[in-house]
Amino acid sequence: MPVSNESSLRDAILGAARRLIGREGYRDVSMRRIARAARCSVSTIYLYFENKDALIHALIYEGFERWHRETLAIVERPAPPIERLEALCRRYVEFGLENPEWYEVMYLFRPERIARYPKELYRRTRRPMELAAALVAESAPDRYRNAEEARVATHVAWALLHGVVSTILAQRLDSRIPRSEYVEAAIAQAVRVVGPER
Amino acid sequence: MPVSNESSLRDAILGAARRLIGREGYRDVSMRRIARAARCSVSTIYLYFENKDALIHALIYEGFERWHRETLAIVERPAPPIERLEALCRRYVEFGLENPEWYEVMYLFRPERIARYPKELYRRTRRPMELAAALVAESAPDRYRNAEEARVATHVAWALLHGVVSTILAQRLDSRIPRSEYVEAAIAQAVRVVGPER
Amino acid sequence: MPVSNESSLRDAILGAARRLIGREGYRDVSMRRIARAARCSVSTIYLYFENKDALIHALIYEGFERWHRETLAIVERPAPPIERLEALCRRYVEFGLENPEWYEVMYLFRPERIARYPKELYRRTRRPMELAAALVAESAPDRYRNAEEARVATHVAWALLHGVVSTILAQRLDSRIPRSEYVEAAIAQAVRVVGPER
Amino acid sequence: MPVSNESSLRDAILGAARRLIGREGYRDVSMRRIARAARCSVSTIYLYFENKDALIHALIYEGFERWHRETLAIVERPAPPIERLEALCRRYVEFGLENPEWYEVMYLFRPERIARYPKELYRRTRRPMELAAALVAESAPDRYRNAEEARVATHVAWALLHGVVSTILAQRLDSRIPRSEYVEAAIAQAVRVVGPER
DNA sequence: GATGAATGAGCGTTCATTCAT
DNA sequence: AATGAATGAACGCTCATTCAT
Repeated sequence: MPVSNESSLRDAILGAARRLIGREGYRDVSMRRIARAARCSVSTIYLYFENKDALIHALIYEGFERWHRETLAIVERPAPPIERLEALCRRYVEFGLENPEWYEVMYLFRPERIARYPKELYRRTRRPMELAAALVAESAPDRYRNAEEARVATHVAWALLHGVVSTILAQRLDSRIPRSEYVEAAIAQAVRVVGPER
Repeated sequence: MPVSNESSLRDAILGAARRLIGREGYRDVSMRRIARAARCSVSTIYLYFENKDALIHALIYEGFERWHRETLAIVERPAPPIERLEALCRRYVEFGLENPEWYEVMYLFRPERIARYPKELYRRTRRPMELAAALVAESAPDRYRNAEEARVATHVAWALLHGVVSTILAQRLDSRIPRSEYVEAAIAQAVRVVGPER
Repeated sequence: MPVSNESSLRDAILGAARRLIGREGYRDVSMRRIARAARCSVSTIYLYFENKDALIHALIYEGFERWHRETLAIVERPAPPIERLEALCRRYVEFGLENPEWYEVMYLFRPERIARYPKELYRRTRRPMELAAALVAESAPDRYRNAEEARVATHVAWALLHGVVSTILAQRLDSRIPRSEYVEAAIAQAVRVVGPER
Repeated sequence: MPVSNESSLRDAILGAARRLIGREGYRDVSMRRIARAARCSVSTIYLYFENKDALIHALIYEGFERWHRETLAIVERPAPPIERLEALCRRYVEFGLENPEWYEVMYLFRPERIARYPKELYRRTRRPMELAAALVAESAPDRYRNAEEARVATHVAWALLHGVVSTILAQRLDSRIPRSEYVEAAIAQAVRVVGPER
């Protein structure tokens, strides 16, 4: 038996859940529909996940693992901080637009409406932002007196990018605005928000 | 029967629905619970609204009417454009944080997931943004060569404010960041995004 | 509309539940089967009973109401206590054998295995025994020094009759023993257990 | 592999099943839980028992074997019949109260509700009662003209003891009655029911 | 001898909606 | 204008059982 297939069904379930939930949201996707999409029976899902909450927790976990790796790859690049900053912003938007399903489970649905996050998972969701804040502090050493200030600025810039991604994903962007123009303008502004004083 | 009461029940239903849905989301609120909160029977709701979708459409409609009126009041103030711009940004965040229920139905839940927006409703949701874009164009006449450019900038600034409001409402703001500091920084940056070049 | 039909569906549900549960036990009877037997939909049952537990509580309540009335009728007869005592014993066995479904829900299934009895219901289940104990005390005034002694004797006699009824209902009576002979012997002994010293 | 271990797993399963079923009833105990308690996999149970019914049949079989041995030990004691009679009654109640799990599967749950008893099993369940009836006949030779009469009396006495044990196990004994007083009174009466005329 | 993976059937319950009154 | 009664469909979840290994 090939090693790569050892948990293929688990992966199929996760994939089906991610696609469906990403497309239609947590509450509108039932275990039955996930099972149908994953081509297994409902009860089989329960072999791999304790319940529906555990399934979505696994999805969130996976999503943040992925984004964490991408963040790390950019932050550790041998390049000037300001360049890495812009690359991170651009990659964030790309990541969201390329993986709407991940983005949905990671950032768009309301965590307090399903069972409380396990603590460890909660910690994981914070890591990419910590990396970003550190990069911000590094890229504009004269601007921030301490970590707190850099953190606030980072979160404001993130709000901008998050607003952009969620607007596009929700198909709420004014149809007269070219998406790429919108995105590029947003990235430029995000960098300006956190970058060194001009 | 007094005229003033003619649609009181309709209003009670709308109010109950807004409060419940704003608090717990569309799918977690049942017609039963809305009826109980509005102190009427479930079937009575169907006298006023064709179905659950029509009910939420009415809520969205109302929300945008309200926000449109607020926008208008600020835009038409006798004050320098740049001041009105900042006031509008600040009011937007306030509106969202003070009326999480409206904000939820207006901007946070995914319209494509319930029955298609009626066209007329769709138009209404666009009006406040048009007013804002006009104000932006007015406040920085040298910066934008045409309406399109102003519109893009306006939408980027709006993305920032929307990102801030939705992050706070979803209780995702890093607990180490003081909310007011975050909000003020965001407003300042939003103004910077659209305002005249410094 | 006839008054007698006002809650006909509720009665049909109770009847179906009693018949099925009496025959097959609480856990083996599902809401679906009750609905099918009552010729209504599953959700209709929930219009009349909050949940499955509430349904069985209603059954138990009804059963004890019935038996209470029968007990009262015998206890209040104008006849010597000893005669009423024997009549009560005989009627108890008859009641159990004629109404196996009532008997099952009243005495045979394990209350601690479903949701806790409501207090008021619990009280009701005790009333017939109290009447019996009073009759015992009256029928053998010389034998019992106080209510406690009469109560113990009453419960022992009741254990005998209950053992007889439950043995027959469970179809565990040795097939070589004629049922009537067994029942009559049991009644005679039950009276002896509580009656005046011979 | 050591002989003594050959069926240790089978025994572990039986033991787990007895404990769980005795405590919570047949329908509330799943194969999963039995397997977990027996520290084996669910499918392993099916190596030793054809299905859940066969498992409970084995339990019943074991229970009656045990009780049969206890009965035999008392019946064969070198003592006057009347003493052995009382000892048997007392031991019956003790056995039930000390082994509620055995008692549950042996006498309290309804055999007709699961697959039909295998004939051989059915025969086994009758043996202890035959021994008791013989002892009754021996202890009161003047009272019974034939085996039939002794059998009826024995069954009536057994009904009393069974009523007592099942009442206590079902936690239905009136809380104002001291258990030991109740039990002793019941034993005395049971002996009186079958014993020699005084 | 022992198990992990898988499943169809069924559970108690809630839902949005309809309709006669 | 308002409602109570009713329902089919779906929900998340557990069950006893099978089977390839």
